[in-house]
Amino acid sequence: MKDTFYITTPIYYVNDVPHIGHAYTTIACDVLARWHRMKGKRVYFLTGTDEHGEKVQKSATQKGLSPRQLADQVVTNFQGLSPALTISNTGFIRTTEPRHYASVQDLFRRSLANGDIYLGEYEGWYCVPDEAYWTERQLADAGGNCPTCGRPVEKRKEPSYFFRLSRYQDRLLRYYGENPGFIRPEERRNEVVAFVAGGLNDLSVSRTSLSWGIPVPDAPGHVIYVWYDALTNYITGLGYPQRTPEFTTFWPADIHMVGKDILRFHAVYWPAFLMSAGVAPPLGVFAHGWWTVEGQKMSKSLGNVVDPYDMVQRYGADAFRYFLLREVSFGLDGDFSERELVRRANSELADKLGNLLNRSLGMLGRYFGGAVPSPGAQETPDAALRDSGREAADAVDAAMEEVAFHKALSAVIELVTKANEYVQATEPWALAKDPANRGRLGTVLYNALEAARLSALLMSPFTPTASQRMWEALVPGGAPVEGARVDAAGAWGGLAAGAALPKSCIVFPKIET
RNA sequence: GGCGGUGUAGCUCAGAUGGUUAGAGCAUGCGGCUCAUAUCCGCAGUGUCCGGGGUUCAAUUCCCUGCACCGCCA
Repeated sequence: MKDTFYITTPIYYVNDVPHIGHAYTTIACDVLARWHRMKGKRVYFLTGTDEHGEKVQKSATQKGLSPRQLADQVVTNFQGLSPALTISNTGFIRTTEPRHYASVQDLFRRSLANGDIYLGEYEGWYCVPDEAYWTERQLADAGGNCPTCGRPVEKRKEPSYFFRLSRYQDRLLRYYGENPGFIRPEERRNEVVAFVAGGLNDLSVSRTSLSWGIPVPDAPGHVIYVWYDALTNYITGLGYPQRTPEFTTFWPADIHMVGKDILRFHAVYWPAFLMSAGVAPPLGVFAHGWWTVEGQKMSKSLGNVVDPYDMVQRYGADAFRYFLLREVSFGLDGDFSERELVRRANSELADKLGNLLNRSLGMLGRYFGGAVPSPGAQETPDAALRDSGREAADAVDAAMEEVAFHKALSAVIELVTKANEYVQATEPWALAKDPANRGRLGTVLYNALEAARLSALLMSPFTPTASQRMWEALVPGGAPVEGARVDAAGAWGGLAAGAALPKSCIVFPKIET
């Protein structure tokens, strides 16, 4: 098995304000990164910001700043996401860094040298006041005028470098065919294949009407345009064009996590750019769905944009992370509702998981003074619970392999439910009334706590803070849970007999509404 | 307009190479326990499995068709 894992978020446009969509993609990547670390792999996890382009330049001008100054200010909106959401990224890239200029220009030169990039002329509908081109479709939706200002547009031409995407149709189709897991989920894969099979047009990759961007090498006035600049971040982040240890170790990327709206750029353009430059294409692209908010499309004009910082402040990062990955089948769209978030956090995290731990610790404290007893002879319900533990660990493993977070989480909750049933069925409070049952009582509490320990471990990629607190309670003096290996720590019986545990531990306080 | 997908309990969804009582969670009702963050556990449901036609001993499951919704493309 491959022992490295490289995962990326898209780079976020620095002119935007972080919202639930950014948080969602980043959290999904974080969970995978944490999981693969627990599998014993070396993991590189990159996120960052896209800082060039028209909008940044314009905002900067309005504020009397240089584009770079503006970017330096607002990049913190995105950098702050990591501590707020407990994101464990290993790198953060900004497209305005010198290393990225070198990377993009190197990639460009290679394609230029082999004839995949040529100088041509870009023609499109242009809004002069807004200094922006619009597609036919965007114009149609806006009644033929500029979608932002409503004024008439004009046909305009400018010199532009083009990437010969048309040359890559066959190679791309072959790549999709040979790598069935390259585009996920499956339905998206079919869409992309259909798109490519329908023929590809060459792609404009530079503009002369733009100044805030990476200069085209040896072509004064030309600036690299959007996707060619943005996508290249994924190799820059590892040190390209240098053959750094990171680059040779981690490239090609295992998963580029993206929203469904930008799948095509990642699954079509990006591999073609790389093939052209003689760099291996990525191994996978996963397109996830979108969130509506309380049943409505999220938009600035509706004023219902979900602020991740606000959510974390009100509910905690763990509950927010848990809800986003638990609520919907990963890949499909979902609806974000605070009521549902609270319901899930209270019922599943607090009442089921948190309570399993706390009730078990409470009885351990009361009946054994907090010292973990050695388990005795195994009876039928004990074996069943142990099997459930094994099944849950296997199910989480399989689910994470197919990037089905919801399945992983329901497997953990199922284990927790089985453990609560086990406690209910074995009735340790009744056993405690007769000293003759002391051995049996110890075994029951051991198993209940062991199920809690395993649940905390399996849950830790999703709820890192709470899992760590549970881990500290159950493995006093032990190493952090995020450094644990699932194969070793996930084996049944890891709870140390004799350990002194706290008499109570509330990791998921009930959220009052 | 072309291609693809979906339509199953009040809600969100799972499911069967066609075959006896079609499932889960949530919500609802009832009951049990008392260790626990008034938490946990058990029981009970209810369904023209989108409409129509066909194949078959037998279809919700396969085929055709209609309708509705969604996605990608134009």
